[in-house]
Amino acid sequence: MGSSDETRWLDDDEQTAWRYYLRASRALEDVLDRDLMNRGMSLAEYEILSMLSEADGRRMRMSALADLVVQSRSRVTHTATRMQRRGWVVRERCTGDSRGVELVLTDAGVAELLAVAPVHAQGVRRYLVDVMPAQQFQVLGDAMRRVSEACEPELG
Amino acid sequence: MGSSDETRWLDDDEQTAWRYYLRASRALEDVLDRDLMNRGMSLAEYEILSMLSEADGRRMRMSALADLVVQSRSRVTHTATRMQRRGWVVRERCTGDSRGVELVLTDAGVAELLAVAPVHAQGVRRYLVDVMPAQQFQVLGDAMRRVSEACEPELG
DNA sequence: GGCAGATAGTTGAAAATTCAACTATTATCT
DNA sequence: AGATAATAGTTGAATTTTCAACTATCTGCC
Repeated sequence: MGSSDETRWLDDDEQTAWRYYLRASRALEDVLDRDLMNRGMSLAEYEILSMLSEADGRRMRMSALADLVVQSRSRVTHTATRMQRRGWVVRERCTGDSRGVELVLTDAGVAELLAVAPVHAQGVRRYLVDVMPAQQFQVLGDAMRRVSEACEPELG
Repeated sequence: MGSSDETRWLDDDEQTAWRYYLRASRALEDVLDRDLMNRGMSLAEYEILSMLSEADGRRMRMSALADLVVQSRSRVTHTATRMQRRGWVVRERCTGDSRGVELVLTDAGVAELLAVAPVHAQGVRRYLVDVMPAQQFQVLGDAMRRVSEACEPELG
């Protein structure tokens, strides 16, 4: 029987694919962030505003938001404070659970989001979607769904 | 002719896949980093040590290293300083080009890398490689190669 | 040779992120 | 009801990352 501390290493093909993944994911985040930063918004901020804009009443609880964008509570708190200073969001105490806080997207926040959205969409196309056949991108999406599901239990 | 400022938005399938990608890439980095952090090393540090360990003479120029791991020069400088304090690497002036600095992996650095490598390999398997059919992972690798190539020119 | 511009890397301050400790509120259990 | 534990969010300090400015060396050109 195999010893329990035996490590299953990656074979050459796997290693190559993994290296490409690591390199590309870093590079992609870099360029998307850079493009947004040129317009005065970070990718992390964009994601938060984007989620808020699609939520009911343009509002979401801090913790739900944190889970959705896979950021720590603390990080969302700090980022929200910065965005609030810029007038993109406001905080409101939750009705019903007064421990909670809802982050609400303001009209100014919507305007800001709309202003930078085309830049972002173009970047996602240019560096990701359009560099491969549509069908391959769907496979990638499916693969990443599996990954996020595998990671999920570890994050709670 | 179409107006030049017309944005090509993502369709629903593309949007879904993109959201999965974003979510999974964040989650994956989080769990891999967390697993390594439990052993006293960050993922960024691991990558640098790992690249050094495969390089000729276990040494590499700062800038080559920065390009390889897709991190800013400044970031690599700071990280290298921290790792040097821990005795994992040392700096040596380049022979031939005395502007340059080579980062050299020490024996202690190798030992540290070997100590955490199994944890890392297992994580990569558990959260990425083994959650999908081998063939799908190869497609993902190929897709990411395209992405990194698309981003490359933007990074220089 | 010597000057202009590019390249390599560092530095320290500013900004962002993490971490542990903290307050406040709600849920659970008896 | 009252005690205890769990959840939500914030806070400020420590750590990490970014950013702009800086030194030093090399390259190309006259």
